[in-house]
Order: sequence, then C-alpha cells, then structure tokens
Amino acid sequence: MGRAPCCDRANVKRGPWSPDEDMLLRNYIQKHGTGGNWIALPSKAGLRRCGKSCRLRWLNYLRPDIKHGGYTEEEDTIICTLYKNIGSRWSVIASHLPGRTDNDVKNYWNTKLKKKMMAIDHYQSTSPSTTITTTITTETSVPYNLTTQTSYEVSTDSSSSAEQHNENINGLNNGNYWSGYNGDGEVEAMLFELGFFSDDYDQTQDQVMGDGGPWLPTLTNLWAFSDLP
DNA sequence: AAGTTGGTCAACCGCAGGTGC
DNA sequence: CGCACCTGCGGTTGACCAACT
Repeated sequence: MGRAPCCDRANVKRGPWSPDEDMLLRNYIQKHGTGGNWIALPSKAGLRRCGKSCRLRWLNYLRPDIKHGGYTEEEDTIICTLYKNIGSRWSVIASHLPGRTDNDVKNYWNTKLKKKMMAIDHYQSTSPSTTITTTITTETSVPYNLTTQTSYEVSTDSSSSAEQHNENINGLNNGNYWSGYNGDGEVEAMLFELGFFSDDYDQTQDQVMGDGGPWLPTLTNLWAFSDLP
C-alpha cells in the first residue's frame, strides 16, 4: 500500500499557473507569510492548488529576489566546481548563488553546463599533458580550491617566441600538426582547431598577435568543447 | 507549408528526514 | 518507540518554442 497523497488530486488544479493564481498567492504571502504551513495555505489564499505546488511556485518563481537566466561566467564556475565537489546537491549549490533556486540551477546544469563539463572531461582524458591550477573566490568570500576543470593552463614553453608560435600555426594551416612542438604541440593544435586561440590569432595576417607568452585558454573558450561528441 | 527534432524550463512525483503527538 | 504529518529535495516529465529538414 502506497503513501497517501498529500492532497485530493481530484479537487486541485494542476499544470501552469495563471496570472490570477500568481496574484492570489503573492498577495496572500506578502500579507500573511507562509504561516509555516503550506498545506493549509491554498485554501486560505483562495487557491485550488496543492500546498506543494504553491510552495514550489513561490520559491521558484514568485519570490521577489529571484533571478532568471543570464548566468555569469563566475556563476558557471561556482556551479561546476561545487558539482565536482559535492555532486547534485542543488539546494546547496543554489545557496551559493544569490537569487538562484535549486530548480533553476538544476535546469541550467542539465541543459547547458553538463554538456560543457562532459566536453571538458573528454578534453582532459585525451590531453593528459595539460595542467589545471587556479583558485577563485566567490562574492561571499568562500574560497574554492579548484582541482578540476574550472580553468586550464596549457603547458607551454614560456620562452617560446611569437615567431615560433606563428611558424607552428602556419604548419597547422598547411595540414601539419604541431607534433613534437615543445612536448605540447598536439594540445595546442587541438585547441587551435577548436578556436581557443581566436583572441591571439589574426586570420587576416595569419599570425599570432600575442607576445609569445603562455597561451591560456579561458573558461569561455573551453566552453567551445560543448560542440564535441 | 508541414512535419520532425532538439532545447528549455515550469511543474509534478515520490522519497527521505524532521517534528510533534 | 511508533505513527502521522509536513517540508525539502532531486529526478523526471511534458508543454512550448525555435530551428531544421
């Protein structure tokens, strides 16, 4: 025998909320609060909804401080880092992101970030010569030591000149990979093919415009891996 | 133009844990 | 302690829409 339902399903409305229902719920909570009893709230507010449905609607949509969409790169980083460290504990992850709900973060992960992380994992598994070292600090000053794929530093020879890079890029353009190039050429070639060096490489002049220092693919550029299988 | 596919996101479902009797 | 009730959580579903064929 299963658990008794939390409400009489035959007598409650389900599906998308109407503007009128939103208004009733918002007005009631703003006047009286939740009262610590979601089950009793719908009838008091004049709603034919399940208490759980009211709670979800309020927490995920009607709360005044909710943000929707427009995730920043820093938020992406925090989500990815926490997911790596604690798994799918969305409420905990959302608590580190002001204005975000667990449902919103979960949806964002499932529809966007998961693919990116899978692509990065793929990259890491096929490019063991890369090193990963960085630390970020959130707005709440909680430090996260990133031992995973939040940011990648491609191991390059810092003494390499721009001319050397150009020379090898030209080789790549001619159909040659940078195999053997300071031990990490294949990694750079792969990154180049995926467009990671677009900020440094001027196609019109067919050369790298940087100063020859270490090339650091940004997190944003790494997201290009989401296009990988 | 019509059908198909894939992405997005609000909402639902069922379980686990907390609390009070 | 056992039970019932309630809340919170994570997984999943399904409606909607845009892009593609």
